[in-house]
Amino acid sequence: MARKLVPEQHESKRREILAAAHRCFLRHGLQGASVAVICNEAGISPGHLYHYFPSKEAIVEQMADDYLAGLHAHFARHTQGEPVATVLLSELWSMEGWDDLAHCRILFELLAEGGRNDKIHAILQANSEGVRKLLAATITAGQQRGEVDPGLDADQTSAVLLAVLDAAPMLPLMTAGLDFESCRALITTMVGRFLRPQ
Amino acid sequence: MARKLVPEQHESKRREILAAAHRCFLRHGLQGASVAVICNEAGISPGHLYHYFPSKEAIVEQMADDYLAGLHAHFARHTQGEPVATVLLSELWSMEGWDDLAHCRILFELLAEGGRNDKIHAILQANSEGVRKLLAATITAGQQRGEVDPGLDADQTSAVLLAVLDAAPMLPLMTAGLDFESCRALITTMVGRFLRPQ
Amino acid sequence: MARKLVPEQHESKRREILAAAHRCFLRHGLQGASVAVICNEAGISPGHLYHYFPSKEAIVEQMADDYLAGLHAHFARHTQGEPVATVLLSELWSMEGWDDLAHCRILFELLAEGGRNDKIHAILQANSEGVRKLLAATITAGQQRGEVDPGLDADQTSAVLLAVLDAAPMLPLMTAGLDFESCRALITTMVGRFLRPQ
Amino acid sequence: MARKLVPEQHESKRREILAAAHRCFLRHGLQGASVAVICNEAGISPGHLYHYFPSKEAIVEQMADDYLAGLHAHFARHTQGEPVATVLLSELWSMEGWDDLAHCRILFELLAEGGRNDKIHAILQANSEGVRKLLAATITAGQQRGEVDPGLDADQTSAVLLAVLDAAPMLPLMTAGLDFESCRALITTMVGRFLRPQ
DNA sequence: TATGAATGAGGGTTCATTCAT
DNA sequence: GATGAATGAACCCTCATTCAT
Repeated sequence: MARKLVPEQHESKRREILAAAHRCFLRHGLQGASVAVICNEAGISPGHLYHYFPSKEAIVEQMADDYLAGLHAHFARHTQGEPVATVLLSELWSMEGWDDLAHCRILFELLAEGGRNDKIHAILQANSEGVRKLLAATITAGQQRGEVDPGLDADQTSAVLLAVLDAAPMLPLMTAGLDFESCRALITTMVGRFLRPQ
Repeated sequence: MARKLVPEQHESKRREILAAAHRCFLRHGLQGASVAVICNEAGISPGHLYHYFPSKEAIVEQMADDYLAGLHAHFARHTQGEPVATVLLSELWSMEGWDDLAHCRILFELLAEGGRNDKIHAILQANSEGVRKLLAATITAGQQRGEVDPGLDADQTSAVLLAVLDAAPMLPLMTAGLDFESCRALITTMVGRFLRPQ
Repeated sequence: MARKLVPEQHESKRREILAAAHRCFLRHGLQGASVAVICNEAGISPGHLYHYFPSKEAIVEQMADDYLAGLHAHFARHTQGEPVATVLLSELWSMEGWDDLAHCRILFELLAEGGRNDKIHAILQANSEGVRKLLAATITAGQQRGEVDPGLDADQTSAVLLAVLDAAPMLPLMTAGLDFESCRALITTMVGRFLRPQ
Repeated sequence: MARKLVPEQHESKRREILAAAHRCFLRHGLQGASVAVICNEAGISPGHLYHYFPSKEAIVEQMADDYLAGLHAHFARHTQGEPVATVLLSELWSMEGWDDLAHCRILFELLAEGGRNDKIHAILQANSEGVRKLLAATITAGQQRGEVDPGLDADQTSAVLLAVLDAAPMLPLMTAGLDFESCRALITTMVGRFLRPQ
């Protein structure tokens, strides 16, 4: 019985390390966060990290997958029977446990890294594809209910909307002194006008 | 006159190095591209680089500024007296000398770096602000000509549109097998529906 | 009696670990074989190894002693009343449970290590001395029987012959495509001509 | 002209480092000698070593090749027109710049390493083959002059003799209190009796 | 007996940068 | 202007070993 707890402890330590790594990646970047810094943040010795992960690379990949799956999971929770535009936009600004800036920065790290690292690229695509299909299904359902312009291709439209959602975190980075809440409302408006039957 | 050429040679060498650095940053990331690799790509010795730039940091900053100013310049050329949506979207897919993927990757590097590096953040904001103001002016002009919904706040709308433009390069990274041309048309449609008077 | 089995189990586990260590030393070298790899090969946990041996060093020493004692034991079995050359050469190529290359490699590891590690050096000398004395006795007996040149010093001759025997495994390492059987016969010839009364 | 010296300086520094590495390998073993120790012995900083060698592995390989080529070169100098046994044995104990123990230890390191490292194995074989062919030619010449038993196969005999030569350094390692000079004479006797016409 | 979590020093290697030439 | 030798801190990772369970 005490025995049975061991794998759970192992898993929970893994998660602690991933969380620590995540914080470090935000502070220093995927490449800039050293194993030493991550271990320090996680409160473990440098060697011990390798009892939980085979390499720093593996940590990055797991973190990427977990982070993106988190987005996915959150989004999936809201897709049942809600008006289309609301659902689409609920994802971005209501993720729990993440402040907006954190969200945006890790995503941009992953987009940058995904451009030159095949594994990250694959993780990015796999997770995006998951959300995108939910989005496409939501759009198709909206079209059947007459809420969405039937002339829009669900696959392409979902891809574009996904990009729009993920672009929102750029706003505070690029433009200072912006009222994020107003911009959020504006994006909601834009998506609403885009989707509604003409 | 021979004298006068020397500073020009200096400047032209600087540009060569920046171009080499840019290629390396695309291949390895801002942090992953080492000074040695950059010098190799530029065909100069490691020590010599420091006759042109005081540090690697300075190279990154100059490259960021040049790259974003390039976007700015390109965009500025097209803003006079053209229909609004055309203007807005001309930037993205017609940049000369850059293939789309390259474009997107450096931008994401900069967004990621900008989240934790104040100088890069400032460069990002300064350049974005330049483009955004052009955009806002275009929108205001459009509103006066009756082409654009007068209810939209020009400042916020321009910021959102800028984010949408910069989000487009995400598409091929996140979704495989996408027809980029169709998505481009879809974005044009979205922006058109967003802006037009209701 | 159940009690009495425990120390035997302990001893048998020790031998298993030594055998595993031996395989690892062949694969990676004395220094290159890590405790982790040895434990893995032996199927035990890293901590548990230290219930059987106080250190990796101790494993190396015990393995060296066992290995060399194995040579000794094998050789000792054949020294009674047989023709000298036969005795001398029986050792090398008929050792059971060892293929020739394995044999040579561990020996060379030990010779290399013995040059800078006093304990290994002592083990090497002690075991060699054991075999050498048997060899010297065989030679002296041969001299008394008139089979061996009485002008040869038994001590020095035995040392030289021991070196010759241990050198044989070099052959396949240094020369490719060699007929080992023919070389073995050639060494027999050499030793025969060396020892016989002139 | 000062320019032309640079590559020579580079080469001379390489040799210094190789010599330092060689001393360290003798003290600590091929695997046991750390890059830090080698750099310390060579009087350079840890990073600087990599301006001269791409890896520690490359240092080992170059050292192996140089060392074995040194044996080769020395031996080649003595093969013309001298009595066979003298030639064969001149190599071992008269090498300049090497004390006997050093000689033996590096050789055993290489034999051990050669058993599990293909590159070292190849270097070992290539160099041995060089010496062995000289030896075979010497034997054939001796057979034609009637100094050597015509019944001996030159290729196999040369291989066996090479092993015997390289085995000599084992003597002081395995047997304490041995008179090396007497053993040397004994080996000369053995080889002489082996080769002479029967 | 047996585990595997934990350590921290040290492994080989790369880094941005400096400086004599 | 231009080189590349030189630095030493820091990189990711592995090591032999200890200890609570």
